[in-house]
This record gives sequence, structure tokens and C-alpha cells, in this order.
Amino acid sequence: MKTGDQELVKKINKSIVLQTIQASSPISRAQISKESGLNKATVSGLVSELMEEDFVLEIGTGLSSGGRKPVMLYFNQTAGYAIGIDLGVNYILAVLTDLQGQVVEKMEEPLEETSPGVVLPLLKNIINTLMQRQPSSPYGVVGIGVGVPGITDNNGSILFAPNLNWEQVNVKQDLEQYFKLPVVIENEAKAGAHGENIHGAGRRSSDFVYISLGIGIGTGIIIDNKLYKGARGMSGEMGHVTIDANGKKCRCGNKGCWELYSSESTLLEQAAKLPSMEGKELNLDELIQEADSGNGEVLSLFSRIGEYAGIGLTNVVNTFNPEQIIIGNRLSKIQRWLENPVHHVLEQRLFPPFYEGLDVSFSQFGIESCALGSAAFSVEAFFSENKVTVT
Amino acid sequence: MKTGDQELVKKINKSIVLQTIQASSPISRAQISKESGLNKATVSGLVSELMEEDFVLEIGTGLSSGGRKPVMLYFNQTAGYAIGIDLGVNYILAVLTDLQGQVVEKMEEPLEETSPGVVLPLLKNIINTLMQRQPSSPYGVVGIGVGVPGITDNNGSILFAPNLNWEQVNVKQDLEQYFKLPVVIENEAKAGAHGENIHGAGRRSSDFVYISLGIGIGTGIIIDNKLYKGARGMSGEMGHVTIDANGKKCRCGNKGCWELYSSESTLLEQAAKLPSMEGKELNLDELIQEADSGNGEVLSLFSRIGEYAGIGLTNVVNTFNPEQIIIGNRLSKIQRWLENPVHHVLEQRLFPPFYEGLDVSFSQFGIESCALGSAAFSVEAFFSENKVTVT
DNA sequence: TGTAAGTTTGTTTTAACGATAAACAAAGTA
DNA sequence: TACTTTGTTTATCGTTAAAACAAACTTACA
Repeated sequence: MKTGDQELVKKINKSIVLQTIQASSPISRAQISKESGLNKATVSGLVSELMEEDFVLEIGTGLSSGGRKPVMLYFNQTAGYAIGIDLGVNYILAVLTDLQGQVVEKMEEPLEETSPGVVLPLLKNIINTLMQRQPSSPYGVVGIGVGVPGITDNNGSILFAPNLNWEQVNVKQDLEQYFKLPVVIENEAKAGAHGENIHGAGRRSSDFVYISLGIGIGTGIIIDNKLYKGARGMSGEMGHVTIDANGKKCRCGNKGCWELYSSESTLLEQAAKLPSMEGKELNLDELIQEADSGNGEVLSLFSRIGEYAGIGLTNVVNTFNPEQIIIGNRLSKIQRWLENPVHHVLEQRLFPPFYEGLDVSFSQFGIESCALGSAAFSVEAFFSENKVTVT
Repeated sequence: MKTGDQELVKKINKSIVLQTIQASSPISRAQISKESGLNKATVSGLVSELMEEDFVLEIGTGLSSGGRKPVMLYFNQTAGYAIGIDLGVNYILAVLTDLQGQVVEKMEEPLEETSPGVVLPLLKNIINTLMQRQPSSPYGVVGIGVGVPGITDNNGSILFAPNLNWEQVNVKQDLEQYFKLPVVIENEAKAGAHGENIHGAGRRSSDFVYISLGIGIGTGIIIDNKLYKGARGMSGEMGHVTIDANGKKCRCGNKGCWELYSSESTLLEQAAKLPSMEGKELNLDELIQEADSGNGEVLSLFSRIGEYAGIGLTNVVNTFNPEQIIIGNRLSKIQRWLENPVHHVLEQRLFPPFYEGLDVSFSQFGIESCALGSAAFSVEAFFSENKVTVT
């Protein structure tokens, strides 16, 4: 049981000060005091500690409004860096971000083979390259976050990743021993949700659901600005919510799962049956080209995928009554063609008070949400160790 | 933004002390100190405040283990009372509980007509009767909680209750003006979930979903021991999750909603078509009698309802990965016949790691969860005003 | 242009509050 | 008599807040 003491009070207030600076930089001490409700003296004290710790910088003075000029404070976002990885099914996307989540370096490598024996060495290579490219800074790289397309447990093991064909692989332990840095492993949709919450389209919502429309469908649930993980860290498998009780059998054991009707796999599977696609290469980018050049069959396929996406989203909204829904991952590339059918189905199927005021957005980062969210996990773990929490 | 100060620290610690007493009463000051990690002096001080406020009593001494005998402390659960109401579709169930949630008085009245003009005066009558029957106590009745079968907003208005045929009725304002007491209005399933979390089958889980199988289906979502309300207080309408994308139209606007396949309405509707029920009265108790006397048609109807309950529950589990699912409200009366088909479907449809360790329980209070949860809301509001929070 | 008056910023000083540690008194057991 | 356990008292520490203050600036006006 966590008791209350002065350390807790200080941690809370120091976090408030740092967050205020992050959110409204440049800002003066006086203004922080007004915004937060903390006394001027308290703010002054906490700011000097943050400056000693290199998290805050004084840069010049601001404009006076009839008195002494304020000293402006900045969040020193380059005091350290974090590495975020999106371990996709057929690619690895890696970013080096600063403490504010700005991408400094980026790498992408295709994955031909997905066995751990091939992937893990490649992963280490990529991380090493990014480490070498980091600018010099007081704290250096503070941690590594990895988003994976599968079910993880709280020890950083990947319990099951069907699309990689992995079972029981402890990536966290492996990377921590190799790099001597804290490593966070999280499901790809959960990491994406977190990325959107911290830096992206979900910054202004405290309660939203991120839908990862990729090879399969995953969801990340943000409640009160916190990721909901579930009892054993396996929440959000809404891709396996039944939308047709007597539908096709899914390999998860259930029937009529949502992702059998609306995902990249399904899209490609159904595209293969189109007469107009005979003999052509079958991948998402190719289909986008076809759609762009007016292939009616592809267009109506996109539309059908969008309608089924809408049916699943109706379930999401009835369950969570979120402020916002954010659609991300690979299929966010076909936003243009999904948007209309999705909205149409939602409007038709939702009870009006649920539809009113509902914001359906697409990811701001496209495919990068997951890597950015993973990096953000590491940044938070770092701050949390430094007696400051930033959310 | 809530800053940290000493008041916060004290509130946290005082709550810890009171909760420890509630959980482990009778208990000595020294033992509280050991269990909570708080210093003996701190505990002593907080306990004397709690005693002055009549929340804690000293009753005699305990056994010595080789030194001075400890003075044993009790939570004074009869320092005040709360009223909890379950406003059902065809009944009003009202309870008077003490601060620990023990039922002291109970009343149940049938509802023939559901218009606000009839229901509200009756409701006031019932509450008045309970008020008169309360034992004398330092704080008296500290509040009134009402669970309603509909969608509420954060101002205590009932936005929409289809089964009562109510729209925009501000029960909170009405009752508060009449009784001069704090009133909490909440959706029936949310109140039930809270009741089970505080006093019932969900005491030991921090993350579970309560399924109210009544005239319709509602769900209450408990995350981290807190009720999740959703952006506009309308979360948990999982009765309207589509389980058959092209199924029957529901009046909510959606198609193939779960509650069209597994609820009391559906049960009675389908029972009406059974040859063996011709000419007999159609209600739940009658059907239970038929099942008890071996009516095969009714038994297989119960079984089918159970299977569809299982299909919806699969969706709940894939979405939340809860520790526990609790089934409550009217259909918990036919637990005996639902249990097997529900478990069978879950085992068949769930991915094994989701099924393992999942606890599917039925409500401990049967139909009373909602009234008890509503009363508990009032108790908490009362403590929260007294600078103590109890969860 | 010069100066007095007022304003804003940020620091210093002091007080208040709550938790803790240590000493202590009280009440028991062996 | 020696030891243990309980619960209170006392002194100290860390943290915030209020008030006083110094510094730096703007504005108004002669």
C-alpha cells in the first residue's frame, strides 16, 4: 500500500511544473505559478532543481507587460534520446527520438524471414546504428521500446505472435543484457495508442480507442490518459470480436471475427479474386495505384472493407463511448476510400447520442505511431526513475 | 490541475487507516502501523481524529503476545446509513444500508405504470418510509443512490430510458430538493458493477465486467477498482454490440444486437411461441417452474439463451481480458441452466490464454447488486466530503 | 528628457503542517 | 527482575505557502 509523504507531494508538483513547461514553453516562472496554482516560491525551487538536472533551460527574456521582464524557460528536449521500434510482420521501422518525441533519425529495413534467429540480430544491428548516430547529450539514450504484433506479458515476453510465428520469446531480457539499457516490450496496437495519446491525434482526448488496421486488427484502449492493459496484459483483442455469430471460423477459435472482414489480409485475399487484378502483383501499394487510376472493382472492394470497419467500430463505440476513435497502421494509407463508408455505417447504426460529438480520426503519423509510442514508453520510464512523471 | 500538498498527504493516509480498519477489524494501532507502513505516531493521530468523527470505536483489549495488551479498533459501520434504489422496469427495490453496506431495511413495490408522474411520487414515499425506519445514529442518512435502466449524464439526468419510456428526466434535482440530501443517479448496470466490486463477487478483482442480463443487456466496466464511465457517461452499452452483422434490426439503429438474442425480453418472446406454453402465464418465474418440472422445450430455450450469452461474453473477454465476469440481474435466477452452455461456448470460442484463469461468476446478491451499489455510491460521496476516501 | 509612481518577476524569510524517529510511559508476560 | 509490546510525547525534517522584499521594467506627466 502506497502511503502519502512529502516525497510524493514533491514528485507530484515537480511533474506538474515540468509538464507545464513542456506544454507551454517558452514560459516564465510566474506564469507557471498562475497556471498550476502552485506558489511562486515553490515553482522557483522546483525549476532550479530541474535546471540542475538538465531538463530545463533558461533562454533569454520575454516581453514585459508593464514590469520586470520574465525569464523564459524551455524544456530541454535534447537532454536525452530514446529508441522506438515497430517490429512489423514484413519490416522493421526504427526511430531515434528526443525526449519530446521528435524524430531525429529513422531507419526502415524489410524483413524477408521472421524467425527469431534472423530478426533479433538484425534488430540489434539497427539499434546499434541508431546509437552511433545519436547527438551528444547529458543523458544519452535512456531506453529502448519495442512494439510487436502479438500478445505480450508483463515480463516483456512475447507469448504469441501468430504472424511472426513466434511463441515465448523473451525479447526484453535479450536486449537488456546486450545493450545494458531499460527495454519496454508492448503490443503494437497498445504502443500505437500511446503514441497517438502523447504526441498525435489523441493529444486532446483522455478517453479514446486506437484501431490498428494492419495484417490483422488490434486495438489500444486509452482510459483517463492511461493505457488499459487488462488482467494479463492481453486486452484489446477486438479484432476477434464476433460480428457474425455463425460466420467463418477464425484460427483464434472463434467464428465470424471482425478481422476476417476488414484487414489487410482480407483485402489482399479478396483482391486476388478480382478479374481485373489477374496477373498483377498483389500488395497494398499496388491496389492503391489501381484505385487511383479508377479501377472500379478495387474501389468497391475498398468500400466494402470500409463498411465492415464501420460495423466493428460501432461495437467499439457502444462498448466504450469514447471521445475519439483513431484509425492507424497500414490501412490508414487508404483513408481517402475508407472515410466515407465508415462514417456512413456509423451514422446509420449508432444511437444518435453516441454518434454526436464522436471524432473519427486517422493517425497523424500513419505507420509511425507504434515506433513513436514505444519510444515514449522509454522516455516515461526514464522520467519516472528521476522522480518526475510526465504524461 | 490538482497540486500536491499536506492536505493531500493526510487524506491519503487517513483513508489508508480507515480502510485497514474496515478490512481487518478488530485491529490495534500497532498492527495498522505494521500493515500500512505508516509510523505508529501517525496512526495514533489519525485514529483519534477518526474516533472524534465517530467513524471508529475502541472496544476492549485484545490478546497480548508478550507485552502490553492492544486496544482493539472497529469500524463504526452504524455511524450513518445510506439509501439505495433499484428502479426496475416493473418494480422498485429499495434498501437502507449501514456504512459497510449491510442491509438494515428492505422494501419492494411492483410498478404497474412507468410514467414519471406515477413513479416519482411512489419513489418519494418509499424513501420516506425507509428514512423513518432508520435507527438513530450520529450522521443519519447520508445520501440516496438510484440505479436506473437507461442512459444518464453527469448531471443526474436520465437522458433516455427506453423501457420506462422516459426522456430527459432530472431525478437528481427533484430528489435533492425534496430530501435535502445528496443524490447519485447512475445506470443500473454500472451501479450493479460497483455493488459487486465493493461488497460482492468482485471484491477480489480489480478488473472485471458485470453483465446485467435483464429486460435488456447492460454492462458495467470496472478497471483498476474504478467504474469506467466513458466520455459522456454512456459506456457499457454492450447489449448493442452486433453479433450478427446482417441480423434483425434493433430500435437502437444497429442490426443483430446481442440483447436481441439473449435477454429476458427475448426469452419471453420466444417462450410465447412454444406449443407447451400455450395458454399459460408468461413470466420468468413461471418459466422457471416449467423448467423445474422438466419441460424440455423450456429447457432447450434456456440453453439457447445461454449459448448466445456465451457468444456475447466471448466478445467481452476479447475486448477487456478481465480477471472476472459477473453475471447479474434477473436472468441470474436461471444460473443453473445458463452456466453449462455459457462455459461451453466460452471454452470453444476463446483463445486458450483468455479462457485459462478466467472466472465466470454469478452475482452474489442476485437482483440486489444495483440497489447495494447505488447505496455505496452515496457512502463514498459522504466519506469523500469528510476528507476520507474509501474504496 | 527626466523622474516619480506603479507593476511584474523572482527570491528570501518565516510560519504552518504533517510524517518520522527516538525516547518514554504504561501494561503486560516469563 | 528482565524483557516485550503498545501507544504517546517530543524533537526534527522536508515541503508548501504567505508575506516581505529587491530588481527590473513601463507609464504618466511635467
